[in-house]
Amino acid sequence: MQYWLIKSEPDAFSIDDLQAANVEPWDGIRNYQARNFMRDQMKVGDQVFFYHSSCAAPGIVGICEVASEPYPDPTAFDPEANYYDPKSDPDKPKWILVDMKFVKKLEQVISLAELKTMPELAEMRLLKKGNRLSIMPVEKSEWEFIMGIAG
DNA sequence: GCCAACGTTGGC
DNA sequence: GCCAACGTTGGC
Repeated sequence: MQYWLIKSEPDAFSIDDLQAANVEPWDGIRNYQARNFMRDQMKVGDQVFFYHSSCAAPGIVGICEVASEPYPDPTAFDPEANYYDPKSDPDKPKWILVDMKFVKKLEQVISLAELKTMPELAEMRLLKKGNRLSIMPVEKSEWEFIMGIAG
C-alpha cells in the first residue's frame, strides 16, 4: 500500500464536500505527472491526505482512500464541462482518474505553517520550494509522523 | 493583489 | 529541438 496527498481548493471542493459525497471521481486533473500517479501507481485502498490549498488556512484536513481502478475522466469529453479537453479522444482518452472515498476528518487541522516547522518533514514533497503538483506521493515515514501529530 | 515557480504552447 | 511567451498554481 502507498500513501498520497491530494490538494483541493475548499471553495471548489472541500473535505466536507467529500464527506457529503462519500465517493467522488477525482476529475479535472490536467497535469501529466498527477495523472500518471493516478493511472500507474494508485491502488484501491491506498491512503490519501486531503489538503486544502489556496485558502486562508492551507493544511491537511482529512483522510480519504483510493476507491476505484483508474478510468477515463468523463469531464474531458464534455464540451459543457469546465475541464473539457477537445484533444482527449474517447477512443484514446488522455485524462485518467480514480475515485476517492471519504475516510475521516482530522480532529485538528495540521496547517502548512505547522508542517514546515517539523524537521522530520524537511524532505516532504509538499514542502519543497515551487511545488505545484496537486497529487503527490507521501513517504510512509512522513505519513506515520503526521498521523502521530494528528493523534 | 503580488509574485515566484513551474508547465505548456507554438513559432522557428 | 529550442526557447520565449503565456497561463496557472498557491502562499503570503
